[in-house]
Amino acid sequence: MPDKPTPPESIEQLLSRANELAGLTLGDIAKELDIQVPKNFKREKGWTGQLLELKLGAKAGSTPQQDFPDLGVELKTIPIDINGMPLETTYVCYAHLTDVAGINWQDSNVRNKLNCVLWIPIEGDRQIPPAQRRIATPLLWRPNHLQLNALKQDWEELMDMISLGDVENITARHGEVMQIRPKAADGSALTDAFGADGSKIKTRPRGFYLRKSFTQQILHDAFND
DNA sequence: AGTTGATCATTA
DNA sequence: TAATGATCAACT
Repeated sequence: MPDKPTPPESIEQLLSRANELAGLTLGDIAKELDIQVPKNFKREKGWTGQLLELKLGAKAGSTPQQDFPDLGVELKTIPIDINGMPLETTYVCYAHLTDVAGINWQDSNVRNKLNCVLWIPIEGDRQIPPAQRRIATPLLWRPNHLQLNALKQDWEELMDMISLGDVENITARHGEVMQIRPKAADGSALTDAFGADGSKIKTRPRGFYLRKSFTQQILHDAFND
């Protein structure tokens, strides 16, 4: 039987475990845990993240909390190309569209999630079968003041639009480093939001995503200082 | 229905 | 070809 990973007791232990994964393939990890690797991610899009959560001992399940609440650390896998550039934007959290009055940046889900992130870059070119994709060197990141300010600005702009009833006018083009995009099982999912005249309307659920240029900067800073 | 894990695939 | 908008699965 495969090992049953326990939650890491410290950030050092978490980092140590993560660093041991560098160079391994997703197939290696899956084999250890006795898990089947999908041939592609057309269906199991979150498979990689869940595999690493299990391997590193993150709390299972999907709650709005950090992956390692005791350590205050969030785990994120990020697909990169051969040059180490992000291939996809990074989902941060769900965007609440009602009851937004009184929420400030410091107490926001975005600020909480991004306070401390363990990034695990993984080869993500679609031509590489999932089982053969290699894990690169993980990095622990805390946003610096510039990054924090950029995130805060975008968050405030987008939250303003939501509170002013402009949800329907938000597109992925808004936001310098962070955008809002649909986040649902399909187009039929609807949730409450405020309309332009202050009335309640139904709209597609949305989520916050980090732009590739932003995550690219994070990876670059970590390995080129 | 909401929120997590994300990547897919059509469009511009 | 890159980015936006859409979608898939598991779990609460």
